[in-house]
Amino acid sequence: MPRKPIKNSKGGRKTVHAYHHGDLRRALVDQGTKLVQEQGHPSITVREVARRTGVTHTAAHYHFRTREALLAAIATRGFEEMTASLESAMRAATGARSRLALLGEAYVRHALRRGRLYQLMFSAETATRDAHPELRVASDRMFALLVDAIRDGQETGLVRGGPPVDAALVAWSAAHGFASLSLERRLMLPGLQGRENDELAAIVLRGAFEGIAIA
Amino acid sequence: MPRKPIKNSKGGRKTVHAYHHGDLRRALVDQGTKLVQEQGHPSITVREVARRTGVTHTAAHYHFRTREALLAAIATRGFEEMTASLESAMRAATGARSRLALLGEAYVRHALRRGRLYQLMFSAETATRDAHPELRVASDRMFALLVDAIRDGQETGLVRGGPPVDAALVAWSAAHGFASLSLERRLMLPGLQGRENDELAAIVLRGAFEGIAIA
DNA sequence: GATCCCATCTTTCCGTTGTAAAGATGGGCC
DNA sequence: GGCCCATCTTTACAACGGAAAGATGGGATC
Repeated sequence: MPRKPIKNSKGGRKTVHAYHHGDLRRALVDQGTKLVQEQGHPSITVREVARRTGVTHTAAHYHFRTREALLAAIATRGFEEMTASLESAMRAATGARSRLALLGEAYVRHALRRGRLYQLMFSAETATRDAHPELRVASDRMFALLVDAIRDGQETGLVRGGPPVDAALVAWSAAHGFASLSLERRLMLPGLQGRENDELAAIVLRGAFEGIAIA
Repeated sequence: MPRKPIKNSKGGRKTVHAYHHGDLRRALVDQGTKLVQEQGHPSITVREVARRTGVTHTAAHYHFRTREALLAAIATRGFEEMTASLESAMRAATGARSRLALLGEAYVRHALRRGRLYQLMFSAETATRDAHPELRVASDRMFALLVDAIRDGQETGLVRGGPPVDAALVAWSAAHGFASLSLERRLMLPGLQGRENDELAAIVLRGAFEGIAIA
């Protein structure tokens, strides 16, 4: 009776019933991601995600024991996609210098484009990610891209010496700080208001680069 | 019957009844601030704040029509206190250079000390602050401190030319980014783990300064 | 000094949420 | 062909944010 036909996105199943369709977990993360991007993670509810997926909310509860676990899964995928996006952007690089520039631009651009998803990825709730190892892995992997690019810059005499993580921390702080401020609508200030995000981002990234570059 | 005696913090009232004690609004913000610092704003509830204040939750609802309005009031006070804290720190300055340094240090130190309150102040929910003018005023006033210090730096030939807001944006992004990353527990990374926050903050602030300083 | 008004607080109520527990279902393995 | 267990549903509960209406009493008015 309850078996509602469901669009069986990824084929491979004979039946088209809601039961055991095997992709519910993925479907929930899909819909959850959409919802986060639409409304922001603080206001999304497990029940609404389940509703849009066409199942009861307790079906979601079966796959994710808590709301936080669902959010963690969404954030994890967000990190994976962002990492892929950054890697893709850097493939156009011709050297260490352009690699750093491309990485910085891509970071901010992706963060702003995925707005609310980026906010979830860096939200404090997700900070309980010690309980979600895969989230930590995905997040660490992204930071590793940064450190690698910095190391490259050091080896070609572009970036100052010292531990690469130190310079990476400076650049990351600036990029993340700018993205956060922009997403939190904190740039509606006299002197900043009305200016293009790209222009402001370029200013911050240039400042960050000169802060870690060889004088 | 219901009139519970209440500790009448700020004197000036004859009666000690819960009714009309005239400080409920302030008391709610007080308790709310405490709660935010203890648990973080995502998990605080209007009802718990009211409970700790010794009134029903609808009494809180009378003073703050929505939960968001209560959070906005808490954030507003947070900005005011932070502004005062920064001003106080800068009073020890001997020149434009030390003023900038003191401001940067004080900013990060205060942000980390007030942790969860700082997160509320910069949360996206609070970004509906167009609906809360006093919050916007308090937040803008704090940013003005930054711009002023930068302008001073420019006039004494310490900071590069151009619009002061541009350099302020670079510094702010770095400081806010570092504080956010630290508070979101994002610095638990190989190469950063175990190092003192003060040390890392100094690295970021130095980088930000050299990114806007005269070459 | 009695009376009335209205800001303030309480009582009651509603729909929604997250989570738990127990029951139904049916695909895949023996 | 029949059983088992992963998967989904039904049912239930306490807590939440918010609305509406009722109670209370301090201060203004006379």
